[in-house]
This record gives sequence, structure tokens and C-alpha cells, in this order.
Amino acid sequence: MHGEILPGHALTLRGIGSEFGVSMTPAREAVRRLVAEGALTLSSSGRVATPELTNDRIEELAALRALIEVELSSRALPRAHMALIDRLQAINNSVAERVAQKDAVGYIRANLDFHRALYLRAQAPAMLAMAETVWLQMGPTMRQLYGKLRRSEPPHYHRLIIAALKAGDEPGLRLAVRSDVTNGLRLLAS
Amino acid sequence: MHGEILPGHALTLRGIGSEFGVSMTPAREAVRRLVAEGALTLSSSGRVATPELTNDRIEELAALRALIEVELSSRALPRAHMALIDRLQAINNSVAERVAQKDAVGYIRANLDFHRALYLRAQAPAMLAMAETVWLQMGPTMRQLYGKLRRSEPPHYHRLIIAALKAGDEPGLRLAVRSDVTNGLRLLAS
DNA sequence: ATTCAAAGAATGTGATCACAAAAAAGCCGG
DNA sequence: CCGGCTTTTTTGTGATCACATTCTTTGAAT
Repeated sequence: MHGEILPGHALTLRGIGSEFGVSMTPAREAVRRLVAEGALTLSSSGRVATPELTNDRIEELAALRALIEVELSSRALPRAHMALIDRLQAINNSVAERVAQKDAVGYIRANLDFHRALYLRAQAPAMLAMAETVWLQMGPTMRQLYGKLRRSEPPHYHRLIIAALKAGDEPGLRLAVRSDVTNGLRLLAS
Repeated sequence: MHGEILPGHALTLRGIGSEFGVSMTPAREAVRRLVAEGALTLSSSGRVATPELTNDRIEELAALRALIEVELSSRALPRAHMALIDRLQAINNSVAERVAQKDAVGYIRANLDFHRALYLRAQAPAMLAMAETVWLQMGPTMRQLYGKLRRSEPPHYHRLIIAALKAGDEPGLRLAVRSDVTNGLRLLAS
């Protein structure tokens, strides 16, 4: 999910097992779960690797993020108190820090923390699980792309999200979330 | 997915294995995958059972269906030719047949076939997979609820969907799909 | 130097086993 | 007849193994 593994990287059951000090059996179960969630791909011969997403697939996943996360933010809005906004502010500072340090994995992790903190307020566990499944599928690709972007500025739309939350502005919040989710990915698919 | 197993039904690895003539290992992997997709729940002691959904969870899943399937139908619309509409018509007849026979499992299967046939035209495999994951989570509960409803009339909104497809009416299609997806579940959560 | 085939190594699969935890059954006293 | 305790059975977990398949490397011939 955090892009620690690049797209197309192959994994072996015995390798995972020895990496975590267990036998093949638990490694197999973990891999099977991640394959079911789309975080790993299973070749016809049973080999396992991180997915290499096509542009079409990236566009699809971005559209899914927009659909689900806009809804989640909309449901979180009426429950968002000052404590949450402060927390989002703090996480956003952490995001900016990672950007300044050019720490791609840390940036992705902090960015997702920002979104998760907001969506948790929606009290919609099934929707949040869906969103995280999408994140999981995009993890390796996001890392690769943010590595290419070499962005130096902190995310612009996060401040718009916070502002809309403060103002209780639902249309503005929906637009800001949709923009934040799609803009980062739209330009890399081209 | 088709509601052949009622909510809360417990399953054992050895039972599944012997049912399909395999050992525990493949049964475990299949169960783990289904747990990852939310089709089965895993108790703290490792016991596995079909999920018993709360009303909140049902509402959430219905909202997810509305979000994803409306988008899928919208993407399928420009690619929908006459052959597809004929096929949908035929499947819908099959749905009506199952309703008349009070065959709950057959009804659910035919109903999902109807939706899948439409969404396949969207050329959006990740979105379709998400929709099917939601179907999987609702399977047992849908069966229980349609058993209670004892409906005798074929689905009304399916004809609206077909009509909107013929007319190339996107707003009408989106509304029809949303209604078909939510109305069936909205009344049972109350 | 390149290509193709054969030998070798590595990998996933399904099965089986021992063990600990949990559920179920049995038993006894009230 | 019922509740609480003990015993028995059931169940999931992790490990190991044999085997077939696949991938990789090696070697030789052109």
C-alpha cells in the first residue's frame, strides 16, 4: 500500500516465509489474501508479483477513488469537529515534511493517513475497506510515479479540504476531495 | 454470492475439504480469500461463518452498489448495441420466471446475471470486481430478505434500464440503476 | 557470437501431522 | 429437571514433505 515494493517485483512463498521467520503456510495464506484484494497478481503458473498497472487500469482506480472517497468525505462532514480538523492539519504538516525530504514512501503513507483520518469519521467501515483496497492496488504504481514526478510542493488540495470542512461546505468538500484524488493520478497516466 | 448459504452459517475447513474431495490446505486458501473479500467472517478464534449484516452495514453496501453500478452502467451506455439489449431482455425473462417459481437463489443469480451482462460492456474490470465483491458480501443476507419479501412481480426497474439503454438516455439510466439497486434493499433494512 | 537443447535449481501445490485452543458432550450433585 | 464441572471431541494453526511444473543456467553445435 505504501509503495515499498516497486511494480512487477516478484515474490516467492519461501522468501516471504524466511523473511518473517515462518514457514510457507502462513506466507501462502497472506499472499492469497493480498491476491484476492488485488494487491498482488497471480500468474497462470502460480507465481506472485506486484501488479504493473496499465493506464486504463490507473484511470479506473482513480475513478473508483473519486466515487468512494467523495462519498466518505461527505458522510464525515457532519461529524467533523475541531479536534479532527486539528489532527488533519498536523498530518498535513507531516505530508509537507516528507515532500521536502523527497521521501516517496513516507509521503504516500502520510497522505493516506490524512485521508484515512477524515474517512474514519464517516462511520462507514465497508466503504473505508473498499477505499483501502483501491489504495492497496495502487501502492507500487504510486511510488513509481511520485518518484518520477519529483514534486517539491506540499499537496494543494489538502488545504482546500480542510477549509471546506471548517466552513461546512459540502459541495466544496466533494470537489476538493475529487480533485485531490484524481489530479495526482491523471497527469501520470498521460 | 447467490445466497445458497444463510447468514450466520458456520463452516469448517475439514468440512469444506471433504465436501470437495480435497485436504484442508486448499480449503483454507479458499476461505482466506473469501474472508479477504468480506464474503465470510473470521471470528477471533479462527472460526469461519457467513456474515450476519447489521442494518447499517446493509445501507452502506447498498450505497456502494449505487455508486459503483451507476458509474458502470454509465460507461456501458455508449457501447450498448442491440445484441446486448436483446440479451438483457432474455435474462430479464429468466428473472421473471424465477420470481414466479419463488426460487430465491435462482432469482438472485439471474438478477446478478442481468447486471453483470450490462456492466461487462463498460470495459472496467476493476470496477466490476468491486461490484462483485459487494454482491458477495450481501449474498446470504439477500437470500434471507427476498425469502421474507415473497415478492410475486418481476423487477420493475429492469424494464426502465432497458428502455433507457434503447433511448440512449444517460440520466434516465443512472436513475433506473440507482433505483433498482437501492429499492430492493432499502425496505428490508427497516 | 548466437541459438537451441538439456541439466539443474527453484517454486507452487496438496497432503499429512502434532499441538493448542475451543466447543461440545457427558456426568454428577442439587 | 437443571446448573456447573470435567472429559472428550472438534477445529484452526504452523510445519514439513513429496511431487510436478516452471524457470534458470549451462553447455555445445552451428
